[in-house]
Amino acid sequence: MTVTDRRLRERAQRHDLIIAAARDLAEAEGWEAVTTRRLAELVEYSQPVLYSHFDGKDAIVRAVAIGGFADLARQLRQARSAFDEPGPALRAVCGAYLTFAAERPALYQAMFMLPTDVKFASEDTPPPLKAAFGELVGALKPFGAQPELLAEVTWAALHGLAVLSRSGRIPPEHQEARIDLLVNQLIAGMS
Amino acid sequence: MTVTDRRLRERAQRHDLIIAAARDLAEAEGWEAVTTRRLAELVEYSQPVLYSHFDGKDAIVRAVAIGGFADLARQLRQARSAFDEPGPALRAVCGAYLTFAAERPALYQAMFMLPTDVKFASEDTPPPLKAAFGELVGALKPFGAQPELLAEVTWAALHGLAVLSRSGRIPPEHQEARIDLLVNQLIAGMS
DNA sequence: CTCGTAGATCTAGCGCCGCTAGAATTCATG
DNA sequence: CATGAATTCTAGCGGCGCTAGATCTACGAG
Repeated sequence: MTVTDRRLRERAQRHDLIIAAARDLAEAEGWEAVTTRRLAELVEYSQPVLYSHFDGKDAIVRAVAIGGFADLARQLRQARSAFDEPGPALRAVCGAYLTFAAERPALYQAMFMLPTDVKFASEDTPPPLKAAFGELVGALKPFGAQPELLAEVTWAALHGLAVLSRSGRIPPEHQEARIDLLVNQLIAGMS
Repeated sequence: MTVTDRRLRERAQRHDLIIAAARDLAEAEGWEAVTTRRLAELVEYSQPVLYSHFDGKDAIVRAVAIGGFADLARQLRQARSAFDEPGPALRAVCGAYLTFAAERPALYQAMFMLPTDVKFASEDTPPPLKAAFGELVGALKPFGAQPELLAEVTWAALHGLAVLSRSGRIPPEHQEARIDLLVNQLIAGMS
């Protein structure tokens, strides 16, 4: 069945091609420019082909988001492992999170801002998402008895800094100072 | 010119009626249900009338948002003034912020999540917005030398908690514990 | 009081959206 | 080579934000 195999392989490639096209188009022109018509044109197929791969536009965005979690987890792990002491490691993880959000805003938006039905804290949470959150929990473990709760608050603060500065609601300057302040206060008086 | 006066008055009433209809419909069915056609039906005029009051749908959302800032500022002021000591006052302001976000999610979304060109930290920032942010700065003033920077970080954390719990990305439980943790850490080691 | 006109309002429609039914085409298999 | 299934396309539905031009209303001049 090598013929059928080839077909399946080509189909999988096209699946990934659609996701990549959606991600790149969103990053270039924003999610409002990502329409099924433009996507179909980019992958050089007609619109209905998209629906043989995904249940609809939302499912495409969801697939982009899940790919992003793997990237984010990798970046956070790399930042954390570059430091031995827990303080600098935490600072590096927070910095890496905000760098990711700033450098790939559309991807970040798909992951954390657009409506989603991806489960976050449940047993069927996608593994890449668990890994990303796990990095943050790990970086906070040395600083408190409830690292999960602390991680949720830290994540919330980082997310807030990311989206409020991105949308112009807080000025773009002093972002590094905000990270320093946040990290210092989070670990103040802890272990 | 009492006749013209009456016309102007009726026109202003209709202006407010459109804003209220948009806010209520968004709160009832979400912003994706707020279309110019449904809005026109609700105010019992045809679609083009909306465009004699606002430049477009975005301008209607913006008007809803600005109304929300006045409400939020009022709630925060009330929470802060109920306590004399700065610690409990800050805790109350943070709690009031998250209560506002939880009870009026669509309004909150218009204010802080939808794309906007409202200026936040500039000279032509709408006064209600300045007032809301000023309440947070005021509550934090006793705790640091840079209350603005601290207020930005605090606001970011509150915003993160509001939207991540709203979208199901952090579990709805323990929200009070998160606020306590946040407030305690924010003022840890400060004056 | 009549009537022309200016302003307010509506009808109808444009180009776009997400999505899908059914036709046309392709291609592995009997 | 013929056939039936799988694949892909053409064409179109209803709804979106928005607008041009027709229609209606009502005020002020004669």
